Amino acid sequence: MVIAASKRAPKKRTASRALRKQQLIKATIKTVAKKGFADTTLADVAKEAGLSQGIINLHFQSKDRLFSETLRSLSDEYGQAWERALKKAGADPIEKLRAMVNLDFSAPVCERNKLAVWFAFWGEAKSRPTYLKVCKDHDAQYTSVLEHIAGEIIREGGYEASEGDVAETLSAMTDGFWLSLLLTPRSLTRESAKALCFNYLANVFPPHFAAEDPVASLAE
Amino acid sequence: MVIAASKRAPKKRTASRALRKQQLIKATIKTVAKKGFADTTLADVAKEAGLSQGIINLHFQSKDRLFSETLRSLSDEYGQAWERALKKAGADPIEKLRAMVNLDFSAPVCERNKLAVWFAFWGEAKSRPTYLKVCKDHDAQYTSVLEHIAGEIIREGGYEASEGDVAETLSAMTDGFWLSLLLTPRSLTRESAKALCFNYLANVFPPHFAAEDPVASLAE
Amino acid sequence: MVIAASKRAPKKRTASRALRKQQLIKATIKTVAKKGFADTTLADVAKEAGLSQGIINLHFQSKDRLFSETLRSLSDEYGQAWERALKKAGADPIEKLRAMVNLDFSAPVCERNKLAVWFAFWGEAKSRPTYLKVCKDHDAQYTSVLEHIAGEIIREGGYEASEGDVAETLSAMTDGFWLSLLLTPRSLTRESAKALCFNYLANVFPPHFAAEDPVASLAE
Amino acid sequence: MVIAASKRAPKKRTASRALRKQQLIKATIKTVAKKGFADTTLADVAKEAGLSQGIINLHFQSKDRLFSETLRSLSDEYGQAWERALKKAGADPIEKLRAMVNLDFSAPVCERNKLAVWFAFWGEAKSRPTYLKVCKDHDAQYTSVLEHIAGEIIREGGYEASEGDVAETLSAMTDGFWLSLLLTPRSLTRESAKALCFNYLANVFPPHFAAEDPVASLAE
DNA sequence: AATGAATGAGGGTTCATTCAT
DNA sequence: CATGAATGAACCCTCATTCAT
Repeated sequence: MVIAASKRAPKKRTASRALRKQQLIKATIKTVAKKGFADTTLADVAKEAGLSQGIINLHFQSKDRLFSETLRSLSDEYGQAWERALKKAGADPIEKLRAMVNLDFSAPVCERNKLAVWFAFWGEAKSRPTYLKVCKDHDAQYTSVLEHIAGEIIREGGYEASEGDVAETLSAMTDGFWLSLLLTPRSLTRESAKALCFNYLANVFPPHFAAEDPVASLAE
Repeated sequence: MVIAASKRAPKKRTASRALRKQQLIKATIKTVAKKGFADTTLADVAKEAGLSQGIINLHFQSKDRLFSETLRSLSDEYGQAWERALKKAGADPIEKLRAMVNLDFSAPVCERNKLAVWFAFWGEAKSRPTYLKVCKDHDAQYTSVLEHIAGEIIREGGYEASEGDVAETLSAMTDGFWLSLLLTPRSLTRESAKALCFNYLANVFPPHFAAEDPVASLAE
Repeated sequence: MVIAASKRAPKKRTASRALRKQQLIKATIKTVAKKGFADTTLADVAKEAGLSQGIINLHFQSKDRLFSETLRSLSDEYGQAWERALKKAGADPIEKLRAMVNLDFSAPVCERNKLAVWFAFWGEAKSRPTYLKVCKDHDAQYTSVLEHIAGEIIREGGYEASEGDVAETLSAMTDGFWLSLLLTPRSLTRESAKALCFNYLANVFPPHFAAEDPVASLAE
Repeated sequence: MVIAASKRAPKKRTASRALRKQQLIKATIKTVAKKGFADTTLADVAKEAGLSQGIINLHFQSKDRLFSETLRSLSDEYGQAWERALKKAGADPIEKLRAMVNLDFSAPVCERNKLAVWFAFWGEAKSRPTYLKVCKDHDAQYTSVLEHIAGEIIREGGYEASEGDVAETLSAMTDGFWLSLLLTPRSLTRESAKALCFNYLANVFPPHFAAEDPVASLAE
């Protein structure tokens, strides 16, 4: 019994640096979503993480660095998600495109907290070169993947559309729907946003996307 | 006499008050665009306006009020612009829709400073009910106008599309292109964004929007 | 009566900038003397001055600047004092030298608070180029004045001593006595320190300084 | 047996403790000389010593204690040096005085780092009783030694000077020259400072110190 | 109406100290 | 004995807000 008492709460003071950072980034996302970018203090984040005041400067040196790394983490996470999705989709470009849209309106990606943070960063990007660069890089990569897939479909299907146009348009629609999901989540669901994307694609690539495969949709 | 004297020119006073506020709102937009939402101080704004420290609290009582009124001013200005555009477009719904798209990618609306401020507000909206309300109202009004016009086209042309879907989709595309214009202004021009919108509309309402009327484009 | 009440404490919120700065520098000297360099906080200084926290950054931008300007003020004040003393002493180099020594051990110069601050700055000078420069400049000026006077005496009296040596030695003695006055004020008085300086000078310039003129001493 | 094992080599442990402390004191001197008193952090010192963060509190309990022991170490080291010097000088008081001056301007004593630390402590002494005590004790001991030697010379040579005055004056000169060596090392060398001290002594004790013995100077 | 000096609460950051390992 | 992650108090500094002028 006494021994048991001495075993209480080891309170792991040592967590691998990477783990701590991840924990803090998660707390940052939650806090920024809740209080907004401008009103997020380091104390808020630390509290959210259940850790002490000084912890953030210990691991990130500065608030700005915490935010930068949070943005990059968000970008990385998303990039990895689409790589996984594409791998799973196989070789068929139609399936790949479908997978991308499905991913973009899947629950983890459309989580309102994350959308809020994306928009928070976009709102600050113009005046913060560091954020801007990450956003640009992320966007460029995303659009180029989309363009590549669209190109395959166009060549295989003998379409006349421009692959760049399709990628650009679909990408814009996605961002725009995200804004709606953020601001007026009640007037638009992930499912209907997704359906509107497929509608667009059905117009561009007529025989395909005519109707979303309900099975794929459920499997997301 | 004395009373009369003290009553003299109250209108002028009021008018000058309104002008001062407008001047400060303009300075706010410029400053937020330059420094971002989180880094904008009242001192920055006052300096940008060439006025003194305390001026903003004198006219707006608080920083929050300044921002709220700035957002509303942005929203009003845009609302008035589309009313003017619609009036000019006449009764033809096709022309009205064209006018809306033209407006959305006209130079004054796409001014990068203004886009930056819109996104700054969107980024903060989730956590600030005041901003959220204005954004929602604005969006609802915009979408309803679009929906109304789309409805007219659908009924007149006997299309099968849903007016709500068209409005929602076009609105999302516009917001998405604005994001591109903000973040990567070099990879997308207002003109090409507009063309992609018309492409979309040409697909939805086949005989129309096939090619943008270059004259209208120049007249913007 | 009521009127009188309304007249209470005008609490001059506006003091000329220069005056405020001087007031804060005075408070800095007092605080550094009391708490030491390392333990002096801006809050301490502001409190000592009876003003608010932010006042120092308002007038000096940073703590470092406050300290730099305090040092320079100390140096300037001393420089002006010796100019006054020299003017008063007239043309006779003997009288001038006597005046310098008298000044160096006069009450205002030897005020223990000021000595403490001088040594505080000297203690930090090696690692702070800004302080070092001021200290060096001050010292160079002082020594050059001393050297000039010694030169006059030597030439007029046909002495063999080197004017540089005398200046250097007297200057060192002064600094050394100041240290004693700071650390062990009970074991050495200003008067005895002064007497030892005159003893030294009496040895170097035999007929003069044999005995300090008590009148001059009292007149300080 | 078990007890014996736990008792093994207690001396070695103690010795290593003392060595660690010495190592840390050395690092403290170096760091204070480089960064100044106010800007020296325990992390700096630990880093300079090539050891870990917590090491100092382990050995010195607190920062203040580290500094106190550093000061005392400095004082002790110097005290031992002059005892060695006096022993070497033999019985002749002239030689002893010469040895003291030689020591005071010898390379190890005038090492600029050490001077910086002395002045750093003097700068803080007024507001830190602990430091003040050490400084006072040190000074009292030094002056009393000097006084004793001066007394011997005076009695043996039949001089009229006061032994206290000589000790006080020489001591002040030394401190003053140290300040010059610290602040303007280029305008004064150890050698010339020493020469000026001997000049002073030559005036006070005429037949002696007339010219510094170049051999003694080289032998320092 | 306008100014700008002054306030003081609150934020980011530092750092002496603790403690599990 | 030694490490270094973690703590949390305290600091410098910023800035929205007030107010005498």
